[in-house]
Amino acid sequence: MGRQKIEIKKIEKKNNLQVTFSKRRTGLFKKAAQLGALCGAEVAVIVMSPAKNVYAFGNPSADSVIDRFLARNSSASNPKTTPSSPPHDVLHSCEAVGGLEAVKEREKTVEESKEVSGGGFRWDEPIDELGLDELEQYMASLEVLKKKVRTRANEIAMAKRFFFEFLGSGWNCNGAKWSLRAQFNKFCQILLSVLQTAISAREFTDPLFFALDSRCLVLS
Amino acid sequence: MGRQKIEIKKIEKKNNLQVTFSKRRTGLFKKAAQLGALCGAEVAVIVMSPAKNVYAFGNPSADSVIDRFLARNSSASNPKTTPSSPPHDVLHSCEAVGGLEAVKEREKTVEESKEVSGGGFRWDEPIDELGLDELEQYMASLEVLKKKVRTRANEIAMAKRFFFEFLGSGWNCNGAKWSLRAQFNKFCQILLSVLQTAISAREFTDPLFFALDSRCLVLS
DNA sequence: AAGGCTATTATTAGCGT
DNA sequence: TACGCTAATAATAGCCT
Repeated sequence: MGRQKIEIKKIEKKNNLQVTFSKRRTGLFKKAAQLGALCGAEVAVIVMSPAKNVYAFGNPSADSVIDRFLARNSSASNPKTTPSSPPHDVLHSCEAVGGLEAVKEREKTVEESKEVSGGGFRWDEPIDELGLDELEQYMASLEVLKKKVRTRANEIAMAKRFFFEFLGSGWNCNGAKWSLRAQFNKFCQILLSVLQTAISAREFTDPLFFALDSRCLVLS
Repeated sequence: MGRQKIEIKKIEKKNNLQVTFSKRRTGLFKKAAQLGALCGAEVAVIVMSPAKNVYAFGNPSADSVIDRFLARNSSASNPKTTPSSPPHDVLHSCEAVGGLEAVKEREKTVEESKEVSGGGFRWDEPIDELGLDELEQYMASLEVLKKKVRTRANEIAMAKRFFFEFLGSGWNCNGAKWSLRAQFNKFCQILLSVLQTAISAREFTDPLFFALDSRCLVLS
């Protein structure tokens, strides 16, 4: 939304990147402030530049919002986390499994798909202009995309099935208090794993969402 | 920036507030995602609605960014900050000047919503201390939660089934170019609807996520 | 780098369904 | 309730200083 439209992908020219980062960061903070003012919401925004400078916005303060977000850490001995510390209990164990490994796997797949597709494909170019080779590449890209989505959908489906099984199993609340507590714990555990899946699903889908939205499939 | 200009102050009409909150929250997250994509920045956004539902966006993940944010500030004495601003030195921090009025207004709204929902239930209180009536309330709350999650899961399941049907239908790419384009369009359309579902699913689950994680179930 | 200036694009307020 | 629409406002890309 400036003198000309730009693609939502990493800006190459260092100078432009710096300017855009500054301007858009300001814009983001402004939007956050407006959301807070209009809706009485508490908002925290943290931005780390590629050079690892940290910028934060908070209403009423970044820390207060983050504190509440991280309330789960309160039981852990020291909330001041070291860079490598894994302080989240149930949650983080999920992330360790579904998070890092999955991300690396994803990056690997992305690298492969890049090789296959020879870089992003512009879907808004007239398809009639493409030669046979390009058409084949085009199809290959689609297949890669299809596979990715199918994989993720399968994960969601599996988590869901597991969760439904639990839902159908009833509560067996025969008044025994320990049973109630145990059931709730189990419920939490399963729910968390489902949510975790949904979240990584979203992290996966967001780039796609953008890509499709801007009519330009970027496979990275 | 709509049909008419609005002042940036708390929206009075509850219905408008809800709609605006939802739309602008989405917009904020989109801006954050764009900043991350364009500039290779790490971004985390946390939003708490007046009713204390929590929504989060993170690139690569809210937690990772927050961890690094806290690590940066680990020199600060007390992580449990008061509403009055905490000192960030190296950090470029930008706090909204909302003041007491805004905070009180927010707390009022929260109180109201608590009343509506019959009061949040603190799950970390020793369950053995509860009387029979309270236990019944406890179970009722669990049932409500269960129902909400089941509803959402059903929606996901339906979207998924629709999507799988399409995936299973094959591509029929007999070389006809128009067919290819049409198929891609269809693919995009369906994919988008699935992603939309996933996204709203996340919006729903995040409050739950937060609630369960912080051991305090807020049913509104 | 940082700030100001538009032509453009992007977001969204109020409705309608 | 939660979407889709669109006139209207808001953000910003590229320039210039």
